[in-house]
Amino acid sequence: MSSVPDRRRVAPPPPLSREACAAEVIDVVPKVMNAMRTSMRRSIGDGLSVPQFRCLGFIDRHPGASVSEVAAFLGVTLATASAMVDRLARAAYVDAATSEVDRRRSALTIRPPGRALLDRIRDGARADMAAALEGASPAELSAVMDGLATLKSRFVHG
Amino acid sequence: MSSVPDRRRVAPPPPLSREACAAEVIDVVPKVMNAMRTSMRRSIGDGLSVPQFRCLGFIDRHPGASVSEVAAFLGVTLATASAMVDRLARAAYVDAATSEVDRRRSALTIRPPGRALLDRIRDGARADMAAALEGASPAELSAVMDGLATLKSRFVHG
DNA sequence: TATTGTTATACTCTATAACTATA
DNA sequence: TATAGTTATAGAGTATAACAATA
Repeated sequence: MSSVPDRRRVAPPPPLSREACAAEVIDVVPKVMNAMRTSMRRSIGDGLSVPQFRCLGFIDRHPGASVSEVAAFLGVTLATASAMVDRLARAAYVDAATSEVDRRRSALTIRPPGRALLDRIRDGARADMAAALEGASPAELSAVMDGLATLKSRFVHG
Repeated sequence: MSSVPDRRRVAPPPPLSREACAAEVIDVVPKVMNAMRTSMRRSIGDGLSVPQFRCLGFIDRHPGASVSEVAAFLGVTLATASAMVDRLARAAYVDAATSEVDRRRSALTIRPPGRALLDRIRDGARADMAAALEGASPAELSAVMDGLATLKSRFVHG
C-alpha cells in the first residue's frame, strides 16, 4: 500500500451512502410516528389508532373495498385486517356487506359516523403536525416534501 | 389588461402550506414505519420490535440510564417503559441494577447478548432500508436527508 | 410530600395456524 | 383446488389507575 490519497487538496465528495440515509430513516421515522400516534389518540375524546385511521381512510377512498385490499394497503396479514375491520364495524364506523358478485368477498363502505370521525381526526392530526412545523421556512417545508416524495416512491408498493 | 393575472406566463407560486406538508407526513410516515417493523421482525430469527430496538439502543448509548429516561426517549409512559425494560431484562439483553446513589432509580446497562443482537438487527434493518433506496440518485438521497433533518428538528424534544 | 418505579387492568396491533365458505 | 375471510391463540405496545419504596 503505497498510495496515500492527498487529503489537503481534494475535498472528499460527501459519500452520503444509502446506509447513512437508512440510519437516519431508522432514527427519525419512529419519533415522528410517536407524535402522530399521540395526536390521533387524544384528538377530541376517543380518537383512532393510526392503523384504524389509515384503514378508515382507505375504505373512504375505496368504497366497496375488500378485506384483502385493506390488508394489502396496511401491509398486514388478512387476519389482522379482518380483526381491525370488525372493530370498526362494531363501532358503527364501517358497513361490511357481502359482495353480490363474489360471496366470499366483503364490500366495505364507510358510514356517516365513520366519516365524521375520520374528518375530525384528520383535521386534528393535520393541525398538530402543522403546529410542529410552525416557523419552518419555505425551504424547510420543501425539503420535507421532497424527502417524503422520495421515501414514498421507495416504500409504497415496493 | 389590468386586473386579470396572466396564467400563461406567471406560474402560480406553490403555496406549500404547513398543512399540506403535514398531510404528506401523515400519509408517508406510517408506510415507512411498516417497512421498518417488517424488517426488524424477520431479521435473522427472532428479532426485536421497533420500540425494543430503540430502547436497547438508548440503553447502549446511555449506560446507567433510568426507566424514566427510557420512557422520555421513547415518548411513552413510565408503566410502558417499565414493562418493556422488564421484557428485555428477562431476555438477558439488559441488566437492571438499583442505583447506588438513589435507590428508587434503576441503572440500566446493556449486556453482551443485547449488544450482539442490537448490532445484528441494526445492520439488517439498515441493509433493508438501504436496499429500498437502491438506485436512488444522490439528489434523492440528499432530499431524504434534508427532509429528515427538518422533521427531526421539529419532532425531537419539541 | 414528591419522585421512581411496579402492578393491575384493559385495550389494540400483530402474527401464525387451523378452519369455513365460496369459487 | 384455490381464494376470501374468520377464529383461536399468543405476545407486544399502550394507557390509566392504584400502589410501594425511597428521597
